[in-house]
Amino acid sequence: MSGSVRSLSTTPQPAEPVREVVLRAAAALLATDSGASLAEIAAAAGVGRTTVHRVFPTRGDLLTALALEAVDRLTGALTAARLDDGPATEVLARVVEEVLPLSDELAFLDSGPEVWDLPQMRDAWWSVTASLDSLVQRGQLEGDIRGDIPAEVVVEAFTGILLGVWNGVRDGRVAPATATRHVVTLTLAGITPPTRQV
Amino acid sequence: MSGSVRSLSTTPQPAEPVREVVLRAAAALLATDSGASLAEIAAAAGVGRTTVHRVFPTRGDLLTALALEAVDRLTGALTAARLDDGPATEVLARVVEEVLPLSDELAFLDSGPEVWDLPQMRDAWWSVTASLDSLVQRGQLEGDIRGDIPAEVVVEAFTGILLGVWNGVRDGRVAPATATRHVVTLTLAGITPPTRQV
DNA sequence: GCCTATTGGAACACAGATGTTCCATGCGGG
DNA sequence: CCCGCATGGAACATCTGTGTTCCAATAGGC
Repeated sequence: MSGSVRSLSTTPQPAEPVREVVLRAAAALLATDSGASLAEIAAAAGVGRTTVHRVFPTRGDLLTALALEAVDRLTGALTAARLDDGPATEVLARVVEEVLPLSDELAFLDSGPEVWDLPQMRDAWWSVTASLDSLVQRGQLEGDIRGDIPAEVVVEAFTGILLGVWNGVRDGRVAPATATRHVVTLTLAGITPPTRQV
Repeated sequence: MSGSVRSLSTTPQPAEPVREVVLRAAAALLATDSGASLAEIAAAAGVGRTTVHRVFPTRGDLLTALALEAVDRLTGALTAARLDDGPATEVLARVVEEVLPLSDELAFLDSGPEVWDLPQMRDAWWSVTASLDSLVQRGQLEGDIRGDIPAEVVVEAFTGILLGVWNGVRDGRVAPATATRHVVTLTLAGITPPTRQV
């Protein structure tokens, strides 16, 4: 499928289709089975195993690309949620809306241990965590979030609810349509200062 | 190390030490790397790979034993929490206290996909989920737990908080001593009916 | 002190996944 | 219509993990 404009176009390339197809298939498969073989991934992507090797020479290359993409989307979601814009509780609600749709990619992050050997991954993840931490801390200073629980704990609980409810969606125990609303409700109810409870 | 009393004792055996050592090492290793090899597990357990094969003929046998043990402990924890005894919110607090110490085993359950092929595992896990579901439902009927969120969602959020905070403990971001209290606080605050908030 | 049995190590066959090379095919543009 | 090129399949070497067998060492019971 095409590929001859390359020499004429100086743009960063309109994204090669094959690469994307493989990445999507790999994300879906690895989310449920972190040990999926390249043959399975290739089959799921509808391409030959040889082609996969052409795009990603080694398995590690694919995993790296996938991990970086996942972290990149996550970072993008946080940016889209405008962390510094408005009360922290409202921001958290936006974060849920932005992050929940990414759950396929994030599930992969959870299942792959070798991925975290990359220094860039450690850094990127630390950055994400730090962003959320300081968001919560801001909320605590401004009185929107209860201050009697460490910000890190609040963040962990928040992400835990996110992952937990998404698990429920995936297993069919939770309706997808209402997932976002419930996560927001439960989170906000849990972290609102006791004196402020409605 | 010993093993000759067998013919004299008719008791179900005082637990063979080797089996336990291997199980513990496997649980610890597989919790962080679900693809750990038998050689690594044997080394971590301080025994030879041959010995591991003597106790668990195949890798699957080890995984099965580990999974069944994990589910068994989990079931035991729920029993110890006395699900039918007292208000649902108080029960949930007890559940946290009983379950949090088991996190090493539960983490393994999360990381191994092949484990869930066993019908006994599906059944056991369904039983656990159902127990928690009906506990929450009881709490909703009795007015201790908000009824505007499906019980399954509440359960998922609850387990999510549990796993999330435990992740924080494992990574050193959360102090172990306070983890239980924070999980209980956050959970209860999140699920208390809005009209009843203190 | 001897005997027994359990252990750990070495060596082996086997299976599956990975990475590589080569070639036929088919689709595109010129 | 022909050419170029990306693709997919086949075949191959290799590596790692698994499961098995055999044997030497050793610790415990008698």
